[in-house]
Amino acid sequence: MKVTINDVAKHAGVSIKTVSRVMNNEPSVRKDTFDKVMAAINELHYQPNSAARNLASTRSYSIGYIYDNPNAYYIIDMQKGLLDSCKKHGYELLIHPTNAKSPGIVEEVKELVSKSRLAGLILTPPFSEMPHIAQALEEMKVDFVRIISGSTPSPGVHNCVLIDDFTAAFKITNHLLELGHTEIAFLCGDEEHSSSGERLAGFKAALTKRGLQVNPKFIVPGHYSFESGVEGAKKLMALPKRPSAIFACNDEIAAGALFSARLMNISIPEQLSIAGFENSPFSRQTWPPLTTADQPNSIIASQAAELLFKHTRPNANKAQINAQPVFIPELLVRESTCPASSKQG
Amino acid sequence: MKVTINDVAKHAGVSIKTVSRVMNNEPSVRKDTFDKVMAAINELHYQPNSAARNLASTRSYSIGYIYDNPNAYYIIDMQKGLLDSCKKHGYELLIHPTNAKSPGIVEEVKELVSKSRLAGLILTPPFSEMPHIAQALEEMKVDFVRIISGSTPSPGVHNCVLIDDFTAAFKITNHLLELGHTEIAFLCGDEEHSSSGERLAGFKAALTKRGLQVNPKFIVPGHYSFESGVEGAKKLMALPKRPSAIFACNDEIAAGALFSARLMNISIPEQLSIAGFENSPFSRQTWPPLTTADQPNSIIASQAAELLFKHTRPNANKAQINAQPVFIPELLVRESTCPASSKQG
DNA sequence: CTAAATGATGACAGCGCTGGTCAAAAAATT
DNA sequence: AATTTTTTGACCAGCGCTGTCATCATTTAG
Repeated sequence: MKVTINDVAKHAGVSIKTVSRVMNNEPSVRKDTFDKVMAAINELHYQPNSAARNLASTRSYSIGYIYDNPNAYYIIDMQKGLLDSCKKHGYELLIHPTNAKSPGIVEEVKELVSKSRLAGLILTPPFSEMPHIAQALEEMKVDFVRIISGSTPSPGVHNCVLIDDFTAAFKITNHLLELGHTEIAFLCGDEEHSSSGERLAGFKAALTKRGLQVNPKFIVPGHYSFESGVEGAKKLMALPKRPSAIFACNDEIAAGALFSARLMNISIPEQLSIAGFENSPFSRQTWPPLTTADQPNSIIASQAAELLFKHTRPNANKAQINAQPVFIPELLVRESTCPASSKQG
Repeated sequence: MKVTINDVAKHAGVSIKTVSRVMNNEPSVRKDTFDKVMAAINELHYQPNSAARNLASTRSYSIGYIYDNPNAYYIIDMQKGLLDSCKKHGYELLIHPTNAKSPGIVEEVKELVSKSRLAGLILTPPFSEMPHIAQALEEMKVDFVRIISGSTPSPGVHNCVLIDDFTAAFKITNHLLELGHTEIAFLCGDEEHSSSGERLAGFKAALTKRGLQVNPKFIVPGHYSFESGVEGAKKLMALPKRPSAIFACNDEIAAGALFSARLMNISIPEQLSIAGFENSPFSRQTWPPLTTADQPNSIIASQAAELLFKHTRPNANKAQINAQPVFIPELLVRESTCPASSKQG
């Protein structure tokens, strides 16, 4: 049942130390010794005791995922992707949902890292965008990979996976423009999330490229919440000149806008087109289903973990580490958007 | 930064072993010694090193949560509750999302338990209702707590937390009856989930108690999915005699029914009342918001973990273990249900 | 009021592995 | 063949905690 490193050593006819060297990917192990040990490991189905490793070793074999995101589907997808990579590399995943705005958050993260002796961390917004968190982690010499909004890899920063919200938002806006809409409003997400800024920038860029003015009244600040969408749409529809389309910063806001429109007896999409962002499962389940942008969260997550493991693994090839994968969410056209008509506006 | 058992021992003026005894809830520790140690623990914010515990002890300090549930909000809530209890007791939580219908599922679970040396497992539907899983775990002598649907604690089975779906469904049905509805349909969830059966039974019981007949045509089999709700409502509305209210087995189904009604130009709740179950976040965000039943998943989860720890902990008071907490989801009235009118049906 | 029984506490070894040091053995180089 | 370089092993300490057993304190019985 329980095979120890000792058994493997005997079976392979080498010392415990050599097995340990193999397990830890240390250099200066001859090829045939390596193979011999590997054979013994496989034959005996040896699984290193992670408790012992963690205890004895300075480094650890678990990574943490810290998050504070109201979108459960996003989190579940992320966890899935992270677990896939962890399993592949023999790491453990520790999840740590918490409140990003809590005053002691830096301490909390530090404590998590030191107590659980994490080999590394995965951060998603809002944590990936909190400089004091990154700073604290750097001080602790813990590796971490951030998943952040951005389009161009920056040369200095290497531990990132980028989501190109700008381009995706550009595409969505273009979709609305192609449908003939010219009076398009934008419902912002939380200011402190850079995704909101990126999406807004993409929106503006698309308008500008068509030679259209950006109407400041059509840009409504808000939060990544249903309620914010309700409020935002209400404000927009109270304007003397209404927009014919709304681009909401995410699906929740879009759903809120939809809800709000319903309250005001505005029919969607005939009188008002609404587009969301994120492709949450419920974006298919609103009425009408939302036009949105899809991002493959599981894949993004597992890429982020792979990147992290390249750091944490001893004797890693540091040359590879500077890769900064970029993902561009894809346009997903559903029934909440339709061509602009003269009746609109 | 890292507080060890040694620090606590010194601080409390006792031996390491005594601190260990306190940590492990061992008997034969005098009250005042116990308090002294606890004070030191709290003062120093001591958190036991789980790797060391795992290594030194025959038993382990991590529990697993195996799940396969499409409802991300449910999972997140469960995780939250489990983590709370784990933190409190110094346990680690290993999450393991997987496919319950995979043919090798029993082997997969077994491997997880042995490889990760789990002290115990938490199971939610559908896993909590799979006899071969329970059997395999019993054979492995691993403790586990199941969260299942049921109203009355059964004397033999002790490792359960019960959700009284029957009573909750009874209440919801009563709500509809009190609104004057007599033609009420029921959209079932997956047959293999006992929650569906329990809810149906509660529904029937409420009707029967009012002296009403249960119309078999108004009981539509289905699944816990949006799509199923769409289909179910379509079938019901095609009947020569339509129901005036629908009780859907969960919010997703209810949302599907809502969607379907929208397609058929049936206005909710004026022409048709719809009630859901579960109080998913999106049940507030449909139009109109859904009347539903709320169950405190985080609390349920942490209770389940507490129950598990009572097993896994050495020197547990076996008398307490037979407790089978029962939770009754509460009725939450929103706008998707209204009094029956003569126009309905 | 002392002896025995019971209860509370501590000393110590060791869980399985890693990290370090150093020396011996093997291979590669001159 | 002698030297250098590389690979391997022997050994030890120790990660932070628990299990065992011996010891000390306290209660109960005689």
